[in-house]
Amino acid sequence: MLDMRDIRERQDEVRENIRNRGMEIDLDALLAADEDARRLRGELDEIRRRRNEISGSMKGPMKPEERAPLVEEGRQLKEREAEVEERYRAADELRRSLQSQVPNFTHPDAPLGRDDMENKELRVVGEPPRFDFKPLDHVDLMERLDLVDFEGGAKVAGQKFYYLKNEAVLLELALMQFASRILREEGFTMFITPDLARRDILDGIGFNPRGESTQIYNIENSDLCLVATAEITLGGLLSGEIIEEERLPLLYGGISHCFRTEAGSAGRESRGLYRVHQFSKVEMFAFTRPEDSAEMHDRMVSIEERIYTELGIPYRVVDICTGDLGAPAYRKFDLEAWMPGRERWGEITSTSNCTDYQARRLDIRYKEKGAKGTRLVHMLNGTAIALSRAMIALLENGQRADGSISLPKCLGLADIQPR
RNA sequence: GGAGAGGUGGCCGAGCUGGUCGAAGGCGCACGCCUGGAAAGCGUGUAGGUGCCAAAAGUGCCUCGAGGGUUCGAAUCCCUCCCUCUCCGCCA
Repeated sequence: MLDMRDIRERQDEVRENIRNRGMEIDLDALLAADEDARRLRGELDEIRRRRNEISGSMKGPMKPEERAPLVEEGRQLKEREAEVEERYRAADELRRSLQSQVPNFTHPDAPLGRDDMENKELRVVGEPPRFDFKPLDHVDLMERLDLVDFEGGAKVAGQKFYYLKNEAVLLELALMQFASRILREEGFTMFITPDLARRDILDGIGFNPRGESTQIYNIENSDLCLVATAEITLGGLLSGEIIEEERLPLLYGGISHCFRTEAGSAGRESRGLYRVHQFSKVEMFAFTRPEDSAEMHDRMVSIEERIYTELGIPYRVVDICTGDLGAPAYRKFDLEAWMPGRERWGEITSTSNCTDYQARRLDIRYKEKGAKGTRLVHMLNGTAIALSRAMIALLENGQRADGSISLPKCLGLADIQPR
């Protein structure tokens, strides 16, 4: 969420930003609600001030005839307060719901564009392999090698669920282990996080747990949701806290399952593991001082590049354009791996600098040594490894004519042999 | 799941027979004195949010887990919920 004062004072900028992101938000309604809320808040404060004044003046013993009118006035004020407060709350709630729709500001260097077609390729690393045979896609590979059971997944849990089998299980575990080891080397504190989280944490991170286009599974009869990423549980971990400046930056790595309803994306990229309802992921998260977040963002990209370089997967780095940025992201870089089965690049990581957008709602601040007050931290998240997508890239790039699949040495696994 | 105890400022911890409490004391932190320098010691200061004000000063409002209630007045009394701890039960 943006600061309401910024929205008021940088209106033109906010409007332009909303336009650049291809969003439609009724900013005038927000500003009107803000006016109302502020005016009513002033009234409310004045009523309360008088109430406090009255009760303060009645602390000592008093003659009954002096006391009675004060008690009476206090009583009346209480009623007026309740009435004004109700109106204030309504205005405040409206303001808040509109305010939370306003996207973060955007980094000036982020490319202008409507959708993912206009993302900007920054560099390509590694070479897509040349096969002297027709490469298979991961679905054919995995079924041939008995590494996956999509039909079983569909029977038990529905479309877009799957069972990993045999070497794929070891591969998933090895990849998690590998990514975790690298994150430890890079100074991250590692977590295996809850796979569920409270709705208000999801809200704070910027996920919309409700509504028709939600990506989020809700748990009935509770205020819990299945997490869509450990970004939610890692970012939420420090909600409401004030951090000592010298502890920053805080680097957290988290392993979780990720659950996504994928509402509205039926049919698109639907084959195999590319878009599924559940997958495992190792996630990076950072809390930094505002002046350090840009550098941290670059560092997180470089960690991702290290991971995919060591895995020997050809990839490119993409600078996400304004229209393709999520609302909380100030800037976002994706890594896209070469996927021979699709004969194109496919997103395998995504790392966002969300500046103070999430911190404001989650109320995560830090205290500067010797300075008065607190400041909001900057929060960044990035994929270390999303297991389903990484598996696609590994299997498709590693396939050989004899039907075997070569795996990178760093995983410590034997190549997968044909049945 | 059952019984009990508890959730207070950056941290620890008093207050909880309603008003003098945004809150003792300590730690930490900042500044100063002391010192050749440091430690110790001494002194002073130190919660957050938000509004008014150009800003500072000042001042209003809110916040003692969350929400509601009683009252002129609630950290303190009542109710609901959440969380933590101890014991018991159950279980991997």
